[in-house]
Amino acid sequence: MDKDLYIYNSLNNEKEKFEPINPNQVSIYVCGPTVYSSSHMGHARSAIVFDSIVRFLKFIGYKTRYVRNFTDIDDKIIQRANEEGKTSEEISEKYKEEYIQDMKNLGCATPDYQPSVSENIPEILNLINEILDKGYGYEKGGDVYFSVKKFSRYGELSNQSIDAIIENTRLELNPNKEYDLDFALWKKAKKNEPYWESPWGNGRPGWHIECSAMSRKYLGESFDIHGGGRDLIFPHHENEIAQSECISNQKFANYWIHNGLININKEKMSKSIGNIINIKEGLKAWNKNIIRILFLTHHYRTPVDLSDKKLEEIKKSLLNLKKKLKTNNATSSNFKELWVSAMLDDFNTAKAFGYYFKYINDGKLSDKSEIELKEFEETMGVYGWRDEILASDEIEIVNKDEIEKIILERNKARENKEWEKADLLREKAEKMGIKLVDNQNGTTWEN
RNA sequence: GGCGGUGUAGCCAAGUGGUAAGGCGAUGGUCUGCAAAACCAUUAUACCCCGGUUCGAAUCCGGGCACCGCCUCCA
Repeated sequence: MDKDLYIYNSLNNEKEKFEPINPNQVSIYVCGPTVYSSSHMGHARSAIVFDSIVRFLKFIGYKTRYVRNFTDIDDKIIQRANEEGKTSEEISEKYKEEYIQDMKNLGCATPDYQPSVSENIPEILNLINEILDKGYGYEKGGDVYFSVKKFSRYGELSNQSIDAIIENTRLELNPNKEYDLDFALWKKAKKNEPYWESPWGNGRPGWHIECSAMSRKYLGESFDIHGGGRDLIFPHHENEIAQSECISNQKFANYWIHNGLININKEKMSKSIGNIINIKEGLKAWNKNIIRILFLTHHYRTPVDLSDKKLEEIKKSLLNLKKKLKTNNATSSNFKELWVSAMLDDFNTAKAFGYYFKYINDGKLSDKSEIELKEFEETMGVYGWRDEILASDEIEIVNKDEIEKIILERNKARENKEWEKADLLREKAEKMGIKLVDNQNGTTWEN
């Protein structure tokens, strides 16, 4: 690596030079889904963003240790299980598998570790015990809470004072809490809820503690990059920091990367609006590379508006590129240098893709510029788009004989300058989903 | 109200001090019976508004305006 990587760090809202704890290795933890329903395009974006980041880190020579968790114990899972008359485990397993399949279908590389909360209960209990030992938490009525006031840096990530938070937060009324901002490390099991045994009675982990426990297990008490959607900044990531740093007295994560969220037709994607698009639905309508490229042609921190119009535009631009790649003869350029420098500047995939389009359009890249194309496409995870881009909507096989007949008939009409008849025949073919194209070598067709 | 973000051509979107990447669309031309495709060319004297700093600002500072997100579960 002869150049430096800069990353916008949400901790201080500044772009910083990236210096990993170990010179040649990067440890990265990304918050994965709570598996209580099918994953949606927001999950897709996050996964694609961090997939390209990890790919690039590898590309510039780092070894990476990439962890993405499953939150498979949670109130919403329990609720869903009750609604469907199933066990929580059945629900979480189902959606975990779905998620793994969705990620594969999106072309995202599998993280090195994908731990689940349910598989890390001992680690979580240990951590809660340590927090209690150090005096940062308390048990009350079978629940265990984190004492926010004891952690002086609380609010560092979201850049708010405790007073400001308390003033502005819609607080859950809970008589067990000593202070309204305190949050649960362990929740006592209610009747018919799944539970694990603990020193404080039967219960389950609170939301937040799992990420502290699992990141510590797989990456240590201090690691390089922590990622997730920007909606997780408060309270989730704030609470993770408190839980972890009160024990370790070290910086939990050195760099925080938060990806922007998704809008659907300029409206926030949300349950209440009812405009959630699942990954499966998205992939049914659009080739994975079109989806990836839509996300990667936006900077990872800005919101992305998802619409058929946008995806259609990306598709068209790719089809144009594809044609140009075939006819160009270029073999070398400074393309690599440019896109690498774009990526070194806070993973600017949008800029990198700008060069990609420009260079192909200018005839400086072709199918023959294999190394440069391959390196770029593999880093973006879009390798193979040239072959796949049309696969998503190929029309059923048409009757070739019929078409040949139409072409012959039409060409005869054209020879006789019977233009009206010729146009009618072209329209007829169009109705069959076939486009007739006259070129120097005669008439060809495509669907 | 607190915190954060955004405002760049018809639409989308890069650009964090040196004179506006890229995509889609549009327009003109070549080609064509006409189209389509392809190819060539054109497409923001200008970056929400007003001030300021600077030789120089979309970029920095101050003040507005507008929109959005988080603050409740969320990627």
